[in-house]
Amino acid sequence: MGTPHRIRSISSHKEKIKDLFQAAISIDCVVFGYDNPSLKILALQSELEPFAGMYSLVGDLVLPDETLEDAAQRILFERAGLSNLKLEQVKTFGKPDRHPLGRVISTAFFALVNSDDYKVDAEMGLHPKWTRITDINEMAFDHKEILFESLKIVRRRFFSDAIYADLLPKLFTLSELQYLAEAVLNKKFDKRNFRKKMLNSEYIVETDERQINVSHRPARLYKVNRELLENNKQD
Amino acid sequence: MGTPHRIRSISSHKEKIKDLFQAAISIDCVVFGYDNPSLKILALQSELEPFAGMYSLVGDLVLPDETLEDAAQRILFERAGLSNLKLEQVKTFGKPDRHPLGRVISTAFFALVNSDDYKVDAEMGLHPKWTRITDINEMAFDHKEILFESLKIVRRRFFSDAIYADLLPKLFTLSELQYLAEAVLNKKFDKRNFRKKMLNSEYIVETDERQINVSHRPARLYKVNRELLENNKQD
DNA sequence: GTACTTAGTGTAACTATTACACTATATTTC
DNA sequence: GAAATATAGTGTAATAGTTACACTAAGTAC
Repeated sequence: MGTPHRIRSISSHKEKIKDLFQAAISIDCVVFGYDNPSLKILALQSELEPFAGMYSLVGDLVLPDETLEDAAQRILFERAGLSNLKLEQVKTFGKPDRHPLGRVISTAFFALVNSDDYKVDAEMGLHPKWTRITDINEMAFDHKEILFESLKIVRRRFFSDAIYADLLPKLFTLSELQYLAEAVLNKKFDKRNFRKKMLNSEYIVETDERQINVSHRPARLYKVNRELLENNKQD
Repeated sequence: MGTPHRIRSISSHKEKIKDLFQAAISIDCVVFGYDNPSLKILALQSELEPFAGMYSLVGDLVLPDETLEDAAQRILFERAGLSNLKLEQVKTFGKPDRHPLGRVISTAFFALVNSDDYKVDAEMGLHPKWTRITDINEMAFDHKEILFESLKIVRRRFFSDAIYADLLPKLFTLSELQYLAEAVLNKKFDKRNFRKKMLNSEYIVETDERQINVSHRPARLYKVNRELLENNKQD
């Protein structure tokens, strides 16, 4: 309503099409890990000017015949030695000037890992390193924006989609879960209410095991009902 | 874990870069409208083989210097005469073979409009037409998948983000709101409980006006507190 | 004024959330 | 082996939100 019309004719449209096939697609992955008591992400050291030396997400260009998710899996493996992560798309960042090499739009994914299980080889190409989110001041490209968009999603879904399941070891105590929740959501919880809520959750299953080698009363260990969690992932 | 290594060296990487700048980016917009008692979307008739004649979303290729959102606004105007819609990104669809012209990845957006305010010119190029979602059996490309991903988001946020605000006229009755909710969420609500919930919502504001020209007891009209809604849109 | 049509209302049971402080059980130290 | 220490583990009352359920109110049409 109000803006002038501009309707491209079909014929000129077809001539112009080849000029439009000049873009590149990249992937950037935000890999979250929890290393008590801090939430971390896997950050590389950018080598591309003008961002050389700055933290960057794990990313690269998509090859012509790859799906976006396949590309993300390949890139995570090549750049950080990680394989088979569960990835979820965040959104696509497409400002025309966001990349120095030309028109590169980037689709972001996030993954959640238990940093005990996913060790990383710091000597690989761009020196992947688990980095506390609170220690990150600036990042290459628009990666800081991508990081915070991802974090928003993780926060929104923390309890409802049991995001904690992928950040914790297979067996964990309720206190560990509470510390994780506090780190991710940046907020304190009341111990009794937190436990009540978690014990009412169908995703949290009590085991008979307890902590060992701790110099205090050992806590009971719990696990996640992953089967139920998978089944509930419709919608 | 288990996938074979394939690490590109930096030098061969640079040679290959130009081959990677061969993709096109497209936009597809899912424009939802409510036309009592049905939820509709704005559908075009595809003209591209092998999808000619099928319903398609409002989409086109992104120009080299446009942001994704600017492209979406331009395309909505060119193809359906709509301007200044509020758009939200859904996600990006990137299967390598999803488009017959080559590697075209598509970023989807959705918009919500009151179809009274947004009339559409059915004689424009691809014959845009408000179409009941329940009447759509197949769509061009992967547009049906895009539609249902968008619908999922609309459903998840219907109450929490007051999605209904943009689908209803400025003044509406609680019954109209209930019919809309039932159409979008495909579920019946109890009249008393629905009203209780809505009247407790800080987004719904009672006015002094009532329906006119109805052949029954006229209902009170309500409006949305849009200012509050905008302010609450952080996180 | 009677029939019709949609608007509008209340209560009780249940569930989830919040605020709040003490006891229990292990190890370590002396 | 008693005391110190560290973290685990627990209950109750108030409040807020959700569900199930059926009748009266107020207009128009004839």
